[in-house]
Amino acid sequence: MKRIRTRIAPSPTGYVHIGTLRTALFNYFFSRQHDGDFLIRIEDTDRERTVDGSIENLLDVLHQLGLENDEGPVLEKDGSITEKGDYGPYVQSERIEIYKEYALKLVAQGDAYYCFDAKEELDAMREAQRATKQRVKYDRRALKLSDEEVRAKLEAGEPYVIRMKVPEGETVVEDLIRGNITFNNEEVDDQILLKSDGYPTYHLAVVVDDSLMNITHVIRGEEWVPSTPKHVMLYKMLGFEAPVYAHVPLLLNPDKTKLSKRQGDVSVEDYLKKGYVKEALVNFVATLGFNPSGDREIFTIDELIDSFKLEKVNKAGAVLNKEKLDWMNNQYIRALDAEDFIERVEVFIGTRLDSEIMRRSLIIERSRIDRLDQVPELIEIYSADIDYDAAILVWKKGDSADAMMQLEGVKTFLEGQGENIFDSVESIEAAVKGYIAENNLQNGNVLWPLRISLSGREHSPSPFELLWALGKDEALKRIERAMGKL
RNA sequence: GGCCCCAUCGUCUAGUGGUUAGGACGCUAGGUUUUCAUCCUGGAAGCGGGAGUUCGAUUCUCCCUGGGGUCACCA
Repeated sequence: MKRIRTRIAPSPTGYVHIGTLRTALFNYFFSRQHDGDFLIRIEDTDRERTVDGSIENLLDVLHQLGLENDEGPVLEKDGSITEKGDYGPYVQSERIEIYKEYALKLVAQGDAYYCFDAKEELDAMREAQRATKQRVKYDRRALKLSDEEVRAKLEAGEPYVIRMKVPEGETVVEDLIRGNITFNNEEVDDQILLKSDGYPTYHLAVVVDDSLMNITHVIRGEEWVPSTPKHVMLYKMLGFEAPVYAHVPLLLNPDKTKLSKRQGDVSVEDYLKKGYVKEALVNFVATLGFNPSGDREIFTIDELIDSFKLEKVNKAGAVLNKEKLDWMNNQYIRALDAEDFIERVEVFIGTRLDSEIMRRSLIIERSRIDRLDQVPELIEIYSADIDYDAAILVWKKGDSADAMMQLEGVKTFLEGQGENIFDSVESIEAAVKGYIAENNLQNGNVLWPLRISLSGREHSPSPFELLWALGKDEALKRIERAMGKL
């Protein structure tokens, strides 16, 4: 049995697209499940579009999400990039000699040919084809050149490209998700394999690399389906065995078009920056187009690895449901271990949290946030002297005098209590409720002004939670301040 | 436009030749509650259309419609 090897090959565009993440996840799940290898290859054959720092960023993001590759580039602690694996280099720009060798081999076999056409000529050709409603594809004008002419042009140093010579017939793409897709070769263009700058196009590079790197399964986005017959042909021409294909559906904008920037966040970094936790992001993105079971929503990454099945991946594209992501993130945030949660929040607050009040406030506010970046605003009331209108201290069923009286009563009561009732929300609640009951008071009359005095807000956590977070001293201070306002 | 792909609530999805078509987000009506959040209980909301196969189609086939992808010396 062949060792399963999958790869992702993102081009260095500066950020990690959320769709790239999903493809990465599927590749990762599949390889892990089969105890195979998951590799990363850098496709930087387009020198104009390569953005500096992209590789570092990609590796950093994947690392943050817990996805480690078995082979390919590695981001070292000092920020430099090294490589691991026996099939390197894993950066295509360092492999151009290899591609050239294969391109030349194809020419020698008669499966590819030289072209010396100027860009303008090609544009004119296509325009003419469009105007006459013909198929837009290379018309093979270069094939009219004699061997001597070609040799002469090469010797004269004329710039050239090498195109594959698509044979007649039809090509079948076998896809694990979609089944067999048949293409008439007449529809397939004589794709440029080697560009005039000496770099290969994606099509040549991907076939050569996947072959040389023993990739067994190519799991990639659906946008690649139309060019897959080219790849299948190249494998055949080169005498390589083609991998198994699985084209996953696209991630969509709310208007159903291919997910793009300008219609919201598309980069994983953006989501991370907003405080979506990695587990939620992985869970959410992975279950877009794939579902281990119908009536569960929350899955750990290990469960996803175990249950992943390419055959079960949906064929239709999926729109990102932001509200659901928020909900899921909230679920994960609330389930986080308290210390873990605080640690993750510190990044968003920008400081270490050593005060007990802050730590307790975070634990309380947890159920109230969808994203970690909402924390700073929510915890303001615990750290600052919140200004508020004295009028809100008055309970709807009471009046100003009553509010004053209740605060006075609670204050006296709390002063008489030991620190130990502040050990937990429950013990405080029991104590305060006991006080209310013993004195035949109404919850609202006591709790409303108490809560406002502690939070300064009409909407806030319960007074018990606030008391627990603030502690006896701060709580009494705030109650006194409220009484002063009345 | 050519080629290719796709089609279950608004969205993500489960599902079957016979189901009251299930779940989740969101929405909504209540309940719990001092407020908010949580939590609990309900509700509205879906098989795009037309033929065919069949005793019976959401499910299988075909057509239509709709949506999407792709047609570069970009990936």
